[in-house]
Amino acid sequence: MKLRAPSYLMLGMLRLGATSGYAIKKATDLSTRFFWPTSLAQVYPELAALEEARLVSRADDPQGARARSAYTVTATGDDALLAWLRSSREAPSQFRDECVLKLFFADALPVEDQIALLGRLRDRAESTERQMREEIAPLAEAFKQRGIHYPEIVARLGADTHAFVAAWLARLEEELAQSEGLDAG
Amino acid sequence: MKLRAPSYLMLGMLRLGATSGYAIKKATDLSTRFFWPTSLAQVYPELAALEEARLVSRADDPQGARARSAYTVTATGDDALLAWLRSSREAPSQFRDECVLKLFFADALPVEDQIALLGRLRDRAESTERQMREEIAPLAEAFKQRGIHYPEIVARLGADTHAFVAAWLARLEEELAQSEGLDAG
DNA sequence: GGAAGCATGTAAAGTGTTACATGATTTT
DNA sequence: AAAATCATGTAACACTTTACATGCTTCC
Repeated sequence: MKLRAPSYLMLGMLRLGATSGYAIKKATDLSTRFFWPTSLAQVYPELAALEEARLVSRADDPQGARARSAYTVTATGDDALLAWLRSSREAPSQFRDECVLKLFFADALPVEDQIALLGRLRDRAESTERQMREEIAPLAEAFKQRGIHYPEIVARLGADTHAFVAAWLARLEEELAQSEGLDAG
Repeated sequence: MKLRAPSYLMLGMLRLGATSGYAIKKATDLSTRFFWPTSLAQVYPELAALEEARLVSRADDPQGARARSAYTVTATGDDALLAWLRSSREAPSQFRDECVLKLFFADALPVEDQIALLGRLRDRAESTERQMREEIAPLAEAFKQRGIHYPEIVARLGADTHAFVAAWLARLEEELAQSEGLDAG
């Protein structure tokens, strides 16, 4: 079995305490979704493959009449996760943002529309910042007790970065508004 | 024809002066690749579709015995581009970074490996910053003459943001190194 | 009793990249 | 003369998401 980043996402989430596929998906939606989203259609087949490769083991864990599978990371799985964390070969980081693409071509717009576009970009940055701060707060508290610090650190890095971007855009908006004011006056 | 972001990338690049599919690809590699990369296998079919939809028109533009197609944006195409730039419906921004995912799970590593990982992340941020500043410099000069400012603005936003991230990570590295020093001493 | 959430999975569709294929021209 | 670049396109592959399908449980 060829392990890729999504495989390690499963292993890592199991290690942090999620036990079922459903729980892993919920956990990623609250934490990694900003830099590594996933879907249930990925989680279940991935867990099945990891089980066949003996990197995780599955146990029945029914909740009343509702079936549930509880997965745990095997010693082999743990080694694989650690080796991945230490290795320096990563898939190239990828970023795609339609809003930024619009900004790239924004010279085609009149200044008022340029300002509106910048405002949308800033709103989005601010909203992402808020989400990152809000969503991590309850998690961070629970993790701290167990000596887990990095989810909170990553969330803070993301939030601080988006705050920086929002401020940068706000400065540019002001400059534009001023130059427009000069044109009008 | 259903227009998506890659369609507007073609229209926008044609508008900025690229005429052939090959030239569009080269232009994106120098500018939009950080927030909207593309490949020749996308460019050529997209241009063909845009031509069939009459948003661009094609003309033979041979270079000696080497065939070349020169595309120009039609009035309809220009309207479509402007409408897209003004509209506020964007595909959700997506970001995927294996390095950040590792950082999220970094509690599983000993402190020295945590520091190494942070160092790799910072190196990458610094290198991206450098690339953005270097690659935009010659473009910005040429664009400025024609009243085109946003490619340079977007590049500066990207470079400044990566510089911010690098500094953030450097601070964290220092803190970690200090706390490790205390443990040892 | 209905909506939302828990829980698992598959199939189809969408989106993108790499590799393949070809050939002219320019640079070293 | 070989390598790099210009130029166009297709086919195969990889990866991911959305939609479909099913059924239990809890909350309102």
